[in-house]
Amino acid sequence: MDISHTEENYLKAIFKISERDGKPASTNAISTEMNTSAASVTDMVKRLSDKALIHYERYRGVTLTELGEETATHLIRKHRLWEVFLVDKLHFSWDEVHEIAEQLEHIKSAGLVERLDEYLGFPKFDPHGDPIPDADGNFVIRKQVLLSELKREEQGVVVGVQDHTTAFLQYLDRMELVLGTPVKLLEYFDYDESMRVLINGEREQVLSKKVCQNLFVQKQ
Amino acid sequence: MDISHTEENYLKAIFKISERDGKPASTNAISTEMNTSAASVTDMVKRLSDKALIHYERYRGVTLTELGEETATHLIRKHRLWEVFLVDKLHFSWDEVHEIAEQLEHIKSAGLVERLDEYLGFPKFDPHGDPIPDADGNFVIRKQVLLSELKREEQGVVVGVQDHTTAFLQYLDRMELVLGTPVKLLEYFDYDESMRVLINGEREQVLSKKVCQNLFVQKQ
DNA sequence: ATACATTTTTAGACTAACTTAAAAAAATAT
DNA sequence: ATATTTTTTTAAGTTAGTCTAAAAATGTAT
Ligand SMILES: [Mn+2]
Ligand SMILES: [Mn+2]
Ligand SMILES: [Mn+2]
Ligand SMILES: [Mn+2]
Repeated sequence: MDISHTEENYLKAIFKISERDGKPASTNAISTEMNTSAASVTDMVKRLSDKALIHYERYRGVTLTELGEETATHLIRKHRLWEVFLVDKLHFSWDEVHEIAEQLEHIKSAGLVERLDEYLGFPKFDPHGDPIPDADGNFVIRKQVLLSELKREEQGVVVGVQDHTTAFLQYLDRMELVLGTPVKLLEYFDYDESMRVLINGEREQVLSKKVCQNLFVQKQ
Repeated sequence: MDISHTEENYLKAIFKISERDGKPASTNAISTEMNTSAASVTDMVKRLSDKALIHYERYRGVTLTELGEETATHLIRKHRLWEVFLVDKLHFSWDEVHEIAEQLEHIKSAGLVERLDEYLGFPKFDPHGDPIPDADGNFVIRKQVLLSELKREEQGVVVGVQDHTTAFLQYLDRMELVLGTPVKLLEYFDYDESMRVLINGEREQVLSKKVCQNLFVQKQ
């Protein structure tokens, strides 16, 4: 009993939603995430339940079973390792790799992921700063906060993004706010919740509320 | 109008059959190659024809249009480049890569193939000695003959295989008849059409008719 | 407690890709 | 030239995944 491309994408969506919301994934949440109708979700959810990949009770939302969670985690592992490959080896930029990895994550092969992992030097984070689960599905948890949560004069280093859109990633490239860049909060403006920050110890810049709420930093 | 995974595999099959047989691919030939029923082929062939990928006339077999041939060639390019990646970079052996490349060839991305090609150093042949078409679909044609076509005392170097099965590839590994190995025909036995050859200038070995008819060499 | 709004499910229908069985066309043999 | 065999197509049906529209269940507000 193997799992289709489509089923795999649903599992990942359910994993993502449950993690974000801390509760069972609703039909509507899944349909939004997957860009399908609610009716399609109900349909798929029955099939995933038959395959023991999720727990499903009518009108009550769904949660992943252990098998479902393993599958989802393994997919995330593959997705993020392929992203590292595309950026580190093929020199794609971080805003170009998601769509390709979305396809590559579905490649089925016994040894491929492990060999890829070794080839890449067992990276712990992907190009967007997201942790790469190990072969057993364990994530490294990093102590990180949103840039918007920094206090005046606090320092941090950019370690990840919450928003993965091309628009945001390209904006960050433009601002030279790539992963690893040190930032220090100089001033907070109550008016529009924007912040004046010192980037890389050398350049001052005002960043909007939206930007600050989508950038993860590790306090120094 | 984009082409599905399945349609792509049919195009490759049609390309392969036409090349091998030098005539339009019959419904039965395609169904054998694709492991589907003849009825499924008729069905698919209509769709491919609607998409202007093949020329199809009932009961007359099919040939690729220019668009169809371009698509097939591009797929072969991707398949073989991925095989090189798997062997050269991830250290898979040549009998393990076909199935994985069969999936990887369907990844859709604007720049991926070209970057992969560059990353691999623009290889001209895949791990089985098959030529890799360039971005315009042009193959390098190599002057090669079957080992069985060598005359007594003639020398050659192993450059490819006709049979791509795991069984044959592993047999060749066992015999140390990998690509690049020099072979010299010492003796031909009429009785069973087997041959005694000198491998790598140092070891004599009798090879069966079947082996000799599936191994390509370049005369020296 | 009832009415209204929202969410979810069901019903019915579509497409791509597949199947088997029967019919039709083409190829081969007598 | 006719009969037989082989190949191909058509017909009818299945499954995965999708949709819209309607019905049912759940949640919220007065
Ligand atoms: Mn995906
Ligand atoms: Mn990522
Ligand atoms: Mn394929
Ligand atoms: Mn090959």
